[in-house]
Order: sequence, then structure tokens, then C-alpha cells
Amino acid sequence: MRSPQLHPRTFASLACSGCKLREICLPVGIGDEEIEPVDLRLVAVRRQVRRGESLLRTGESFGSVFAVWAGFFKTRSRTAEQREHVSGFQMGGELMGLDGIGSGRYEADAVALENSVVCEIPFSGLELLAHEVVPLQQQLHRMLSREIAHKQRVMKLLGGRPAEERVAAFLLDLAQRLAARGYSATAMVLRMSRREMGSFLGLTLETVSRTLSRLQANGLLSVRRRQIRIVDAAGLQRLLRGSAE
Amino acid sequence: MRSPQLHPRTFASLACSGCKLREICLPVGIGDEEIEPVDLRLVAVRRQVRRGESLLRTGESFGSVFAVWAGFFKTRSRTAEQREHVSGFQMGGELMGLDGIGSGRYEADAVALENSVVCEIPFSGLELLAHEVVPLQQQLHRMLSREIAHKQRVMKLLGGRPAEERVAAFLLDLAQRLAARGYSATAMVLRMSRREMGSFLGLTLETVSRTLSRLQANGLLSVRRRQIRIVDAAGLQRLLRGSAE
DNA sequence: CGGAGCTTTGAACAACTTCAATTATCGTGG
DNA sequence: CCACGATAATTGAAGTTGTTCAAAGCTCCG
Repeated sequence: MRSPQLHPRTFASLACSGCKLREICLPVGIGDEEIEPVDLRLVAVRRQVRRGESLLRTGESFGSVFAVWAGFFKTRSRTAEQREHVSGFQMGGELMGLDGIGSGRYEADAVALENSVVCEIPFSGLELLAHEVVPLQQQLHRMLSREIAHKQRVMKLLGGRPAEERVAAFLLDLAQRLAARGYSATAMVLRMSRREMGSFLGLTLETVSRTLSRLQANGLLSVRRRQIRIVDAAGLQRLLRGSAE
Repeated sequence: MRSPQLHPRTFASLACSGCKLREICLPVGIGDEEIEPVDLRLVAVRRQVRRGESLLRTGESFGSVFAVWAGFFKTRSRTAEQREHVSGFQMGGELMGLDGIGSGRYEADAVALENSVVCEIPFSGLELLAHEVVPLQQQLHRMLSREIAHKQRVMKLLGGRPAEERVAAFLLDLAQRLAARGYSATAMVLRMSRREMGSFLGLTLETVSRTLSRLQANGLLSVRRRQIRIVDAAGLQRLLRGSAE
């Protein structure tokens, strides 16, 4: 991989420098003068994952983290009774597998919710590269930290907020992440089922469905199966800012 | 800080090399031959925090992470209605403030639940040092990752496990962390109130109290206010492994 | 000894779950 | 192209778990 000319297609397709996600994913903050080693060594392979397929499996030995390049994933584990628990949803530029660094084993499955493409980033290589390219090290730390902060916010939500707030917060979070990637901040097509959404939010699928219906009845959303339109974003936000005001 | 001889007490007291937590905290994996720069540059100051005092405040500009050297902390934020939500409890060798790296602001308060001592680790210095001392970089990544994995497990707990399981899991987790630090794995004195425990677990203080009473009645625990003794660890574990078996 | 705060326990209530039935959607094959 | 079957979503009714409100007991500390 030293000479791109010898592997033109591979190089071109794996290069972070020209990637549409360069300002969202791991290369954030890396200038053009430092991007070359990243282009050459960060991504080992880019891989297709078809809808329904598992990219990662709980308990497997940790080796790489994966960046979503296109598509949409859920990460999930199983409860003692073999019921699924969804721990997160990932879209373009987000990393999967970070939970495996500490224990040496992945702590969740990563399942594609639509046909997707991921960039495989061998972690030992990433650490080496981060060692040489300081902005890469910093962005890695930021991404790890944001994952912690995000899960912390979700914990707060799960710890005793009513269903309506959970669903509202979830949709606003999703909309914001989509907007950061150039999609509409108001119209979206959910990639997950009501059950998956409920599992993530600590609710049953019936409660999710009822809650969406109620939010629609109140004029905050327009819901048509998985097609969601945010009609009154400020109103949703107000739900979170505390109905007690 | 270049010449330890000039600041003998400071140097001795701040040195990671002789710290009882060396095998739990950030210096895990650093050999004696590499520990010197860490001794000299990792910890800026060691600081007392009295019971009830805040070390970190939500929204403050991020600069340092803090390792608990002695004592016990809670991290918390406030809901829209100004109610407290506890996002975690930290003991010796655990880091606080990691949630601030990504956003540049701390995302939670850190409040001492007993008189405590922390090591302040300026983060830009840590990144520089991690750049030079590879095992430090690796341990930082492991600690960030474990924080993610831990919160992921808590999310799973909050997402629809009954109160009994939440409390059992909480006590087992606490016991295990205490045991790793040389304390008894069966007898402990809780540092947090029922309300704080409940806030963390997404339960009211009354439910926590009732649940502890029930676990005691079932012969799994002995509860005397904040003095908890784990009577039947295997039985508690069995609660988590699914009553559906 | 007194009082504040924490914990325990009881009883009524509410939110969400569970169980159940109906409807809508999508993919597939006749 | 339409019908069929499977899957997902919606909606209703009953049931549970945990919450809320309330009161009383216990500890610790001044």
C-alpha cells in the first residue's frame, strides 16, 4: 500500500482525503499536509454488509473498529432471557466496536438495518497512526468521549423520564445527526422497527406506537409508519425542557 | 517540576510509580523504565475534596481529567425540573471528567460523597505524554472504552429490568470494584443515600428501600442502613442470569 | 437530649406492560 | 397483476410494577 499507483482503485476508494465524511469521521482536524499517511494506513478494507447481516458479534475477539461509510446499523446484545437489547444506532461517520477496546472482546453485535458499507480500521494500526498524527489522536479521544457523553444522556432519559420525552428526545437526536450529514432535519425515514426503537428506549413496541400516535395527535409530528416528519421541533424540545415550567 | 530534588515532597506524593493504584489507574502497563516521565508530568496537583464539595461542574470549560486517589464520588447532572440524576459513582483509580473531552465542557458535576483526594491530570499534557509513552496511550483508550462498555451495561439494566435485578447488579458491581481494590467483596458500607442509588438506577428511593428489604428477606443480603453484606452472591448472580431459566 | 435527615413501611394511584384483536404494508409467487 | 402470507404497526382492555403521598422509626451529631 506504499505506492498508490500500484493499487489505484483500492487507494482511491479507501482514501479518507476525498471522503464525504471527512469532516464527521475520524479524520476531522487532519490537514491536507498530514492526510497522506492516514489515506495509506487508516482503513484496511471497505466492506459491504447486507441488511440483516452481523458485522460484529458479542464475545468475538476485538481487533478493529468500524466506521459506517454508508447505511445504518444497530448495536445490540441479548438479555439473560435471550431478548434483544439495542444499545445504539449508527450512521455515516460513526464508529462501532469501541466497547471492545477495554476488554478485548466486542460487547455487542452490530447488525446492518439496511445495505451498508463500512471501513475497517485495525485498532493497533489506529493507535500507531494516532501516535504519529496528533490530530487523529485527538479526534479519536473526542469520539470516545462523545460516546460516553451520549450514553450518559440516554441513561438520564431511561432513568425515569416518561415515554413521551424519550421518544421526542430520540427523534430530535436522530434528526440532528441526519442534518449534520446533509439530510433533512424534519423529514426522515426510520430504519428501525418500533420494537428496536422501544428496546433502545426501554419501552415496549406498543408504548412507542401509542406515543408516536399521541405526538401526532398533538400536532408535533406527522407519522406514517416509518416516515416521520417533525412538524413542531420547538414543541418537541419544550417537552424535554421540562413540562414543569 | 523538572528536577524532583527541588520539590521532594511534591514529587514523592505525586509519583505514580509508588502509588497503591498503579495497577488500576492510568499507569497500568507502564514498565519501570518508562515510568519516570509519567511521574514527572502526568499529575499536576493532588487535591483534597471535602464531603459534599463539587470538584467539577456541568458546563464548565474542560481542561483536566481527575483520578480518584482516595474517597468516593458521584457524578450527576440535573433534569429540566432541577432534579438530580446520578450518572455514576467513582472510587480509587477511576477517572472523572472524561465526558468533557468531546464537547470541551464537562457534562456532569462530580461531588465527593466522603472526604476525598484526587489527582488532577491536565488533558493536553496527558495527550502529549500518551504520545511519548505508548502503554499510557493504550491504557487511556482502555479506560475510555470501559467507560463506554459500563454505561452500555447500565443502559441495558435501565431498559426494562425489574427493580430487584437493578439493585442486585448494582451491588455486585460495587462489590467487585471494591474487591479489586483490596476491600471485602461481601461486606461494604454504601457511600450514597437510597435516593442517590435510586437516581442512578432509575428508581425512587422507596423502591430501592423496599427492594433491599426484599432481598434481605430472601436471604440474599443483610441490610442495616448503609451497611450491606452480600450473603448469597451466587443467588444474586442468578437473579441477573434470568429468572426465566 | 433534641432535631434533622435518612430509611422504612403502608396505601392509593398512575404509567407502562401484557395480552389480544385488527389493520396496514410489503414481498412473492401464482 | 392480483392475491396471499408474513411481518409490522395500531389500538383496546386488563393487569403489574413502580410511583406518589403519607407517616413513623432510627441514627447520628451537635
